[in-house]
Amino acid sequence: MPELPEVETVRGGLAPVLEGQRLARVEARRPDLRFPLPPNFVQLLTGATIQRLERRAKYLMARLDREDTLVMHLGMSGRFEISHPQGESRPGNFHYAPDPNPKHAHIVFETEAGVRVTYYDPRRFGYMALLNTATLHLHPWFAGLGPEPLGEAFDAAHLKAAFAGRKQGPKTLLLDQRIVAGLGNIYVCEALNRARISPFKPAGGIAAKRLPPLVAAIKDVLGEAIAAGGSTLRDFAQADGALGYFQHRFRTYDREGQPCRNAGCTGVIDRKVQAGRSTFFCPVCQK
DNA sequence: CCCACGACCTGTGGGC
DNA sequence: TGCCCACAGGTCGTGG
Repeated sequence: MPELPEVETVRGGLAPVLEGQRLARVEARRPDLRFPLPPNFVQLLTGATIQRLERRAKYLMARLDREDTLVMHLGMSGRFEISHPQGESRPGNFHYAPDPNPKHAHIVFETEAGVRVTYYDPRRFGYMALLNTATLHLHPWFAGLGPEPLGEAFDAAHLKAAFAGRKQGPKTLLLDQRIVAGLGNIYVCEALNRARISPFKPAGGIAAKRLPPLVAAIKDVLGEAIAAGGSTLRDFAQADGALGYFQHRFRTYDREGQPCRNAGCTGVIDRKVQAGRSTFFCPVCQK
């Protein structure tokens, strides 16, 4: 999925065509994604105006001019495509995502301005719900979330407390959305490599002085990825269809057998399965 | 709390 | 060319 930078890129791509717009037509082409869609999903959304599009962790949230908020999670393979009434108008000047398979076009939103936003999700790990805005923060999806990694609340002191006494590696803990909300497999690997910290070292044993650089590495890599427009792999594209470029700057992810890109390091990127996920790391400089 | 594993679902890429 | 297997950005649950 889309990790935080990709979701943020999608938010930025959809906001101009959805914010302040009234939904003239909504279509659910199947009754469920990962979970069943709420009953009356289509009826409740039709005629609603999206006031603002926001992001929390990896969730996209469309605040409506009514009591509910449309909450969307893109799972592993969720993707939006915007089609403009005037025909082709994808901005950008480089590559485009391949045409999505219409078989996986599950949800269609059409604004009164005639812009169509289609949600595609081949694997259907994504989900949507309508949740009461006033109590959104109490919902299980949100109540336990840790701080935003780009926010001020995410700092070395927070990590120190979260890591204290833990034997799991920082890789596993940084993927835990209760500790910090929005990181995924790619950016955790990237941040640990930048900070030259082993993914496997028991987190409780990481020296306190190494935490500020780790926090900085996380913020840096996320910031750079957002600036580059995300890191499209095979299923993700910016909301307008243009591909993100950050993938070209990966230092570890999917680079097994290739040289470590850290300054002065002659190591070779290795891959190990950790907690069921691939961890890419440099065994030489990450200690 | 930790870990290992499987589940959800479909597609893709590599090896043979 | 085709077949089979491993693996994919995320969560969620179980059992030891």
